[in-house]
Order: sequence, then structure tokens, then C-alpha cells
Amino acid sequence: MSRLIKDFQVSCENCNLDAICLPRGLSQKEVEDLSIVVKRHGMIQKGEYIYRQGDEFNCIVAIKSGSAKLVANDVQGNEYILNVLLPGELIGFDGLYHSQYNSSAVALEATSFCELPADQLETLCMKVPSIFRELFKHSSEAINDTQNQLINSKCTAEEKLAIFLTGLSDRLKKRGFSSLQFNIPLTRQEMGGHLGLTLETVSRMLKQFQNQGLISVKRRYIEINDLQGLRDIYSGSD
Amino acid sequence: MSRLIKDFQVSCENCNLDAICLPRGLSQKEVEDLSIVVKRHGMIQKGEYIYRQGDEFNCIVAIKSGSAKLVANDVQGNEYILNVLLPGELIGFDGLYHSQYNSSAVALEATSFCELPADQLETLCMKVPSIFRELFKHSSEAINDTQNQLINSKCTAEEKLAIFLTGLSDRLKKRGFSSLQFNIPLTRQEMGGHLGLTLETVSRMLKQFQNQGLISVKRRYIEINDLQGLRDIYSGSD
DNA sequence: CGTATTATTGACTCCATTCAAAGATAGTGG
DNA sequence: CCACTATCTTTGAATGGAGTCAATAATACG
Repeated sequence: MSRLIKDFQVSCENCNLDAICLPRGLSQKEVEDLSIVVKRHGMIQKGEYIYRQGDEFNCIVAIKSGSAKLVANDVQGNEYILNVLLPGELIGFDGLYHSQYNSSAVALEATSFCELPADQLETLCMKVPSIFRELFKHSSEAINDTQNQLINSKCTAEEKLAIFLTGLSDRLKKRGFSSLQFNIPLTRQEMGGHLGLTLETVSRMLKQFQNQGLISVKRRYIEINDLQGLRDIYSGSD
Repeated sequence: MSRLIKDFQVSCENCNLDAICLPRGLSQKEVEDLSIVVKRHGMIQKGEYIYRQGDEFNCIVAIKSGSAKLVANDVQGNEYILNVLLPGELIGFDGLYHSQYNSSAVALEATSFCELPADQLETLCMKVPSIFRELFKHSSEAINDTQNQLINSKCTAEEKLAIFLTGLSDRLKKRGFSSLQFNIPLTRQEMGGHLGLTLETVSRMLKQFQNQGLISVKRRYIEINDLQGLRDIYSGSD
């Protein structure tokens, strides 16, 4: 009985992330084949590492619940946050090139995740060819995302914050969370480290948005009052 | 006779880029299998497109000779140059996610390239499993590269130029070109569009490096006089 | 030779950073 | 429960680096 419940909890077939995570393009049969290979990992706490920059690449990771940050350090040692990760997102593709992870993944709150072992990638893809393309799509998505961030790196602080907030809202919505009020699991410093800004600038911009009536801010809790207004900031309405 | 010469010219087995391009990790037999699928493409001229942002994804492209730029436009229509491409580099991985290219590839001079058709990716990987991992490595390389650019996006104009020049020098060396004197196939505007700077700032920084005796500049022709000095600019020697 | 493109240089401006201080919140132990 | 501390956040003032505007110079090209 308890085994039945456990089986129910851990399989990809019954995961509520099937439309976002790796199973998204697959048939039921294919998801079953995938599910056998995927290893579930229990909860880790805030600040704990999923993997570290420089670790040997041994798996692709899917965030199951909670959130994490993808962190890399520049030559001066400052931390740059490459991405904030929400449930259903796959990470670790950057590790294939040098057989070691190019960035660290750190939990931002209590977080669980699943692992697709590296040594089974080939055999799994032989068995389930669709996974090959699906994996590539996720890898491609990572490239697209990073490229878009790069393109946004030269816009103003105001635009950066607006893009970040609306983007987060969209991603939360996609996952069934509230998209207009949420806690940002990042400090001002971390938000700055993600957007290429200082913590003071982040603070000032959030205040400005609040004064404009676009959002309400209470520390990490954000309420979006005018989503379109935020979008207008960067979608060239000049 | 002429057919023999042609066969010699076009196969992956005899390409001088075998240590950089897709064949880099493969056995001779595997390279032969790869070579059958790869389509060679003749010369295109400066300014011509290899593919356009929005085009349906139909192949992975390998630059064979010449150079190209990977370009995306932001919301205001400014062009951001995601990367400068040299022989042996693979592009197009960003197209898998949405089944259409997320950026445009444009020749910077007379350029030739090879195509790995999208519809044959699966079958090729079934036949030659090593290619699966090799393709992923190239995709991973693209992620690493873009992430590193993102990390560098918040450093100073001086550091950006130094990183760009030394990086280009390293890549040219790897390909057997002269690494201390070369023509940059970009205008000041394009260099700025790649580094997140204005053309004026690029011009001023190159002048500054010249005044410091690090390089000699004559329009697009650059001579590096003190490579280590350039590296010291960004490798925290303070 | 004339035109278009590309590059240089200078002066001024502005946005984000830096420096500095104070305020708010969460967590800990007595 | 309160005091104490560490961490996080807000706010102000001053600075500086890169952008903008503008004019000129050099080069390429038809």
C-alpha cells in the first residue's frame, strides 16, 4: 500500500510538470521508458547545492518543486546569476562541453529535483528516439534564453526590471502559480547580480514602479497592479 | 579525374577542420558516415545570409571558410551581434527550440559552409551514436560561450575590448591563422554591437590600447604587440 | 573625381555606481 | 518576551564612465 503511494508520487507519468518538463513532447509509452531512468531526489534546503561549478558532469537536472539559482563567478569573484529556475526547468546542459558544470545550481528555498544520469543518455535516446529531439530542444531553449538575456544586457535598469518582473510572472502563470502576486526568492543583491545592476539600483527601481502604481512592494513580496504597464516599459511604445 | 579531385575536396575526412568541427571526437569510420550526410555549400559573398531569424530550422551549419556574424535584433531594432563565427564553428542550435532560427547568420566576407540537415539528425545519431554526444557538446559549447559573454556584459569597456581581442587571437591561433596580426572583419559599429558598446567607445579604447603600446591599429588591421598586457587588463591583477 | 561609408576626436550629458548612513526584518539565545 | 545581532533594504549625495551629439578626417568604391 505504501509502495503504491510511493510509486504514484515519483513517476514521470503522474508528475504535474509533464507539459513543461522533459516529458512534454512524448507519448505515454515513451514517458514510461523515461521514468524508469530518471532518479528522484529528495528535498534540499535553502543554500544547498544541486551541483557546483567544476563538478564532473554526471546528470541533467529537472527542478521538481521550489526554486534555484544558476550561478557563475566572474574573474573578480562577483557572482553573476545566470538564471532563476522554476519547477519543470532542465539544467546542466552547460556541463557537456568540458564534462564539468560551468556554473553552480543553488536552492533558493526548500527544493526537490530529478536527475537524468549522463551515462544513460545514449542508451535512453537509442530506445526512445523522441527524447533525443526533446533533449535538444531543452538545450536549445537554454541557448535562446541566454541569448535573450545577452540582448537585454544593454537596456536601461528600468527596462531590465520590467522584463524580469513580467518574465517571472509569465513563467509562474505557466506553472499554475499566481502570476500577479508572488514572493521573489532573491535578495536585492541577487536580483542585481542577475540583471547586471547594483542592489541599490534594484531597490530604487522597484520603488519607482510602486510610485507609478505599477506594482506594490513589501520586501520580497510583489503584487503586480498593472502588468501591461510594465510591458509597455520595454515594448517600444515610444 | 576531376571527380576524384572533387571528392577529395568535399569530404569531412579530408577537411582541415577535423580537429575543431563536428568530426573532432570521431573515428575514421564514423567520420565517413557523417560525411555522407553533410551537404557542402559553395561560396557566398559578404552581406549574404546563411539563414535568417524566423526561418524554419532545417539544418545545423558549420562554417568552412571565411567568417560570419550571428545577429539578433532587440525590440528597438538595434542589432546585437551574438557571436563572430570562424571556420569550424557550428551554429543553428538555437533553432531547435521553436523550430525556427532565433538569430540570423550573415557572411562578413566571402564564406563557405556545410549543412547537416535537420531531418537526418535522428537517423544519423542512430547509426553513429558518438555523433549524438558530439552534437550535444557543440550545443553545450554554445551555451558556455553565451553564458560567458553574459558574465562579461557588466565589465568595463576597456575589459570588454581586451577580452574580445585576446579571445579572437586565441581562436585564430587554434585554426592556424596568425594570432598576433589580423584583420577584424567588423566595423566599429559591429564591434560595439557585439560588446554592448557604442562605436565611439570602441574607437577610443582601441586608440587607448595603441597609446599604451599594447596594439597597433590601422583601421580593421590589428597588430598585437603585448598579448599578456592585454590579458592583464581583465585577469584581476589589481 | 565625387559620393558613401567608416573612423576619429571633442565637448557635454546622464544613468547607474559608489560611498555612506539609517531603517527594517528575521533569527537567536538568555 | 525582549534584547542582541546579522542580514537585508531603503534613501541620499556625489562621482564617473560610457553614451550622445556634432564635426571632421580617412578610406573605399563606383
